[in-house]
Amino acid sequence: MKHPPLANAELAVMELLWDADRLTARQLREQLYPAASRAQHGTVQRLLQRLEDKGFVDRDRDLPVHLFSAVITRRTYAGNQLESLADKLTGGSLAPLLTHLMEHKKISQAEVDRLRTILSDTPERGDQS
Amino acid sequence: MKHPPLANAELAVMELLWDADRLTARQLREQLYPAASRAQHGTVQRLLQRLEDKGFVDRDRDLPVHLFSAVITRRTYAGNQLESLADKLTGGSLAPLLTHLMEHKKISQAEVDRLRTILSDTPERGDQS
DNA sequence: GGCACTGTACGACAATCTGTCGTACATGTC
DNA sequence: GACATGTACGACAGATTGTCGTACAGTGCC
Repeated sequence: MKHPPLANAELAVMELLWDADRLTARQLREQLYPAASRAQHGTVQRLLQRLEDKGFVDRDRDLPVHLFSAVITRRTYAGNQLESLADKLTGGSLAPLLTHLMEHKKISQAEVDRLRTILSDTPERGDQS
Repeated sequence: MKHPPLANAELAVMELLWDADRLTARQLREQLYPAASRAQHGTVQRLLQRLEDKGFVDRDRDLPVHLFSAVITRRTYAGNQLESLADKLTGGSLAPLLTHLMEHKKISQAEVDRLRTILSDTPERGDQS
């Protein structure tokens, strides 16, 4: 199954996992809810469980205290989400979007350069060398 | 107010409006629910009303039968949504999306060429010409 | 063993959003 | 007036989400 979009609280958990590689539920709770409480531990566990069900999080059960880690990278997730949105809205073509963004200066010169570099990495059809 | 994301049924209405410029509720219903019924007319009206509240649709009240039209273009909407998603996930950069698409061959050579052309139209900093 | 602590598993709930329908009311035509 | 068609909008069920509480397991300490 493909990856569904993440809600805010779920995304917050993923952000931490993306930054930290592996974390215990306790570490997550401490960052998400600085004013800790027993109840909020349950919340974090619930979120982790649902993220596991959705295939976003892997749980290392070897130790009694599980270690959680992200299954997909932030980039993969971002890429998938952006792609499916682009698919839905513009039939997958990025041209209209890029044009729009550039017309409205929503895209920096640095970004333009970066994109151009990416596009230049295509194999074959090197119409520029 | 900014434009929130559209749900499926709402998006379907917008698609029709984007293609047709101005439509009556009846015309919309005929396309959305070919097997027409009185009840579904209510559904369409409801959707239109909520779209109006959200600022997506303009309603011409001059005639007894209102004429509905899209306030923002498909491109503007697509651009905004992609932009806000990119903001949330990758700090606004489209690079991950492009990288992802190219890695997975989800993007044709023709599209690559098109994008490259668009990017080349930037003024200044022409580091390739 | 008994008890406290910390962890996991998960049922339950309120809030929200969406798609849907029904109903009330207005306006037009005959 | 009677009827058809339109708009306005309350109401509802289903799904999703964030939250909490509670049941149960493993460990350590007395």
